[in-house]
Amino acid sequence: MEELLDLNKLNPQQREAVTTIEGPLLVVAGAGSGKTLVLTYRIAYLISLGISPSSILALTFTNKAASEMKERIRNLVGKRADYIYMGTFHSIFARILRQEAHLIGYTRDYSIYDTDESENVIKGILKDFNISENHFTPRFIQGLISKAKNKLIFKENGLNNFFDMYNKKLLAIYEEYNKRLKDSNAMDFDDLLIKPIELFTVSEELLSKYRERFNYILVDEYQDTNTAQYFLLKMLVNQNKNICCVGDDAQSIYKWRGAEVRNIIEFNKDFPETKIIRLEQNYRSTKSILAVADSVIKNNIYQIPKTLWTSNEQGEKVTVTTCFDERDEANYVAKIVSSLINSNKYKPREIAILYRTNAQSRNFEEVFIKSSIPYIIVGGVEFYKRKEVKDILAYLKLLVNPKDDESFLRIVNFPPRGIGDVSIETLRTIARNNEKSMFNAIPDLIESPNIQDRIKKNFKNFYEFISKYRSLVNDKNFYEIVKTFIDELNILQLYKEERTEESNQRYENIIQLLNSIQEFQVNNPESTLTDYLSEISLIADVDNWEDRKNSVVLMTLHSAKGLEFKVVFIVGCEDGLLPLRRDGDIDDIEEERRLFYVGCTRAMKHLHLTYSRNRNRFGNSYPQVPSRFIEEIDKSHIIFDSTPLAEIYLKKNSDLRSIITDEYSQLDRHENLDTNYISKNLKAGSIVEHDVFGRGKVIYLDGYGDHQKVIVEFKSGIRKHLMVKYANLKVIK
DNA sequence: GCAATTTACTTTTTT
DNA sequence: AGTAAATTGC
Repeated sequence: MEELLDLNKLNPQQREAVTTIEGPLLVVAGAGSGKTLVLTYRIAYLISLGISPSSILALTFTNKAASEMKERIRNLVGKRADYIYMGTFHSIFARILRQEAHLIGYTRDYSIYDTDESENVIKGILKDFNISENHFTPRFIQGLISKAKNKLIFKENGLNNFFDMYNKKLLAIYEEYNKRLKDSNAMDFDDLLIKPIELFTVSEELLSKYRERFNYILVDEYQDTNTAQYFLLKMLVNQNKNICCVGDDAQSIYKWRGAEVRNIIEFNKDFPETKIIRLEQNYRSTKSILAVADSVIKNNIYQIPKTLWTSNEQGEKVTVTTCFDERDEANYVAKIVSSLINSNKYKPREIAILYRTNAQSRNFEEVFIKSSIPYIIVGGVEFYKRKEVKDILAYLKLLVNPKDDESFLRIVNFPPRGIGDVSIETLRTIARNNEKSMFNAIPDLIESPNIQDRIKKNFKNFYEFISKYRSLVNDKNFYEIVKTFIDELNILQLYKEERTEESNQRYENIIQLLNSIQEFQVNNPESTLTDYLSEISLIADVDNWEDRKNSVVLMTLHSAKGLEFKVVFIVGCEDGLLPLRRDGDIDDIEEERRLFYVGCTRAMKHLHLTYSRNRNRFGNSYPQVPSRFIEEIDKSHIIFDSTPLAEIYLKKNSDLRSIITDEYSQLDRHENLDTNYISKNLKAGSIVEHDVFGRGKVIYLDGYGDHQKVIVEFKSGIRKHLMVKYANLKVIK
């Protein structure tokens, strides 16, 4: 049913943002100010003026945001909405790349490598280059390469300098990495943004085509775009400069991923005639919630000054609850949630638990199961990142892209088929000599002399098995083929026979994956297996979360961006956790504060903040201090509370043990800590010897027992953080 | 080459 | 505390 496009529903600023369709426009939209409404109305308005939907390019941050927006626009303008180019930067440009990949030396069936796969490529390079992983972990290098790419730093403009700050070998690693990806016909996430730039540079004609087509460009969550995305936008904007960016610098929480708030602030430098519209009326939250959020965010120095206000009711004060530890915290939250649900005040889906790190979800999960509260965890170990799912996907990727060495390596001997490390190395050498991918080099191996027949046979079986299905995957009816393929793989049988809880789960996950393939085929009858693989490589977990599943939502503060809930709990408001401290330092306090701000402004009616006095990390309990953000809150809008357990802890520390022991027997461990390690004579300044790194000097000592840590500066000049328990240090002096 | 056992490492946040 | 990686024994 179509709803009417009624501009009178909008306030004057919103209306202006909707109807200003010519020229560059920047909408600085505060939290809850109707940003999504403006974007949907704006697009619907464009279409109602007779503008072709296919000339509109709308870029969002998550696929979920895109599909929701499309749905809402469909309600306003009907089926025409289907022709809008709407999606995330990554998915839109992945699609364009599929069509034009041949221009830059890829095929349309290129693989997309996620962070893990990129890391594996780097691991392989380090091994071949004989570089120890001790100096730089593959993850660190992956991060640097990603940063270089999304900041558009290439060889021509200072890549050498960028890497030299760390290590001279990095440039060589970087080049080898790109070579290997290209040889594998694969792109990483950042390539999906910089390869289009390459494409448009190679083919002026192609660029003109898309510039002409996308006469109206809209960008959501503009504060979280990076340099590469910005550059792409500038390339695509045509002489009409119809570009509309919507964002809020106070909600920029992806700087660590290369997002440049500068893109907002300098927008009107690149587009001098930019019109700026501010949306400052909040329609979401109560006055109390807004006041709390505002009192915290105003401690940030770097921000565009703005006043967010609301005509909503004052509402109840925000509660701040002290808990004893993370289990007590989870119990407390579960109790409140139960009463909210049982009194029919709120439905489960209207309640969210937000935390800084995924690891925090576990305690809540346990308690929610016990209390029979329906819940759903967004993120954590994501479905598509699970081993069994990735295994199947690796098979499928290899089917469509036989050059994909990463996928090949993942599954060549899983399930086991007698192809071990030695056989793989033999094949790798042949592949290299013949300049082929590993899969494509199997026939060469079979032709080679001096290789055992047994090994040749194992490879031959594998090669024939894959080849049999390779010819079939371009079929539009790929689901049936994939199903037959998996039957022949016999992997479901394998998990079924194992009969453990874990294998049952894996079995279920593969079934679920098959269902998702079937669903995709039904919804996209014209698509191929490649399209399916492309789509799932780019989905975030938030995208998958269906809120119709009436459950309490547990997720990270990052995932909560763009969402709203009647009741919000922000848990773990402790210094070191929120803001998060890492390696002894808080990376960027202002970004952490914005994250806290994002969390607070998700709440419509009630906001609860909790923190624990003690928190377990890696098995040991540590005392905690409340978050500095709690100190920063205007106290007239909050009420402090504490759980009974925390109460006891505060008042009578001495009686604590007898009360707590029943419930938390692990607390006693502090008394029984094993002090057999060399810790007694280890102190700052000690000279120690390490099996691998040799002699060094202890410059910092922290913690005790199992968890004692040292920082040692070794002769070679490198500093290492070591766990005393594992480091096996000999004290020399 | 494979399974079982032991050891190492983890907690940012995600397209 | 829980999980992935590495090592050992067969």
